Amino acid sequence: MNDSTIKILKEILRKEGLRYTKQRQAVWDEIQNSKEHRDAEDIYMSIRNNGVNVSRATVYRTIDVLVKNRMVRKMDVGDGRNRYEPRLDEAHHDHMICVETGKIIEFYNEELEDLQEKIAEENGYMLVRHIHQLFVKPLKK
Amino acid sequence: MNDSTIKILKEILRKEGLRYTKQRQAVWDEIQNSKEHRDAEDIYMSIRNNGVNVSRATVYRTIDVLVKNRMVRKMDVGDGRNRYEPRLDEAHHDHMICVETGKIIEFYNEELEDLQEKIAEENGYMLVRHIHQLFVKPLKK
DNA sequence: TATCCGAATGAGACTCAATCTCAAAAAGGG
DNA sequence: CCCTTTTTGAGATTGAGTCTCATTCGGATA
Repeated sequence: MNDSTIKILKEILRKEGLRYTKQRQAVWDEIQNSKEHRDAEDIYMSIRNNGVNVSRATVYRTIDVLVKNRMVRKMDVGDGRNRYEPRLDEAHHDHMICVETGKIIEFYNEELEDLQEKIAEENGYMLVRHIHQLFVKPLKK
Repeated sequence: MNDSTIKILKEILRKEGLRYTKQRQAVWDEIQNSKEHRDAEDIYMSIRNNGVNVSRATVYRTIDVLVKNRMVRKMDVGDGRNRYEPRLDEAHHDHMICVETGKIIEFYNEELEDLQEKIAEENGYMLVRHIHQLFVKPLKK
């Protein structure tokens, strides 16, 4: 869709020794064009509805490449289906999930980030990545 | 196994309107007697190896009751199999998972706990529970 | 402690996200 | 355009977890 992100995708595929295909482009476009937290089936169906022929296998395979190269974030919301969101140029954030409405709210807190690194170091480790989800419900007024 | 935990289990079953059975006792014993983070298949096999006849369905059903009543904690380590650990008398803690060895280290940090509640509140929510896992690797010496 | 009825169990069928298979199609360097 | 290698896709497979339902069992009652 957007020239600069096409270049980024091609660059990553080249780095990985993979070929540039319309299916891979379509998967990246689909994830990149919606800022939502979508599951694989949803991404798969949208691509097909846009007239691009693709299989579930290819969607999953491509997502793996994108996740590995930090273009997409994979998140486990605990219902058995992983969700994906684009992370291009995006600052890191964690998620808050409302147990009543299912709404996903993004948040970022510097203090929290620092604290996690500190905790890992205190235990003799280096932080690689983290999963942090807050399950919440609306405050009663 | 241990008289006081048998009483606790009976109490919970009564509260839930459920009957006390040797299978339910066996599942609770199995989880409670090992402080490790085990998956359902592992728990199921151990019970059978101890000579108690039980089905997978019963193991899963019983774990659900125990989780609901906070006797067991269910944790998603991201590999598709949930892990379970006893939480009797135990203070809350989170987990650090070494990406090189797979080792699971427990940690607890008061500041972190407070911060999470604060973040939820700032967004108009109340914290119900959270998932927090740090994926780490050993610090180079 | 024998009876009885609703709850619990177990074997295996089923679900569903995700992965695998492999023949056919496409990429892309020469 | 050719040729080799990679990629794709349709459908089969996997595997954790759930569901079904006939049979068994718990436990309240008398």
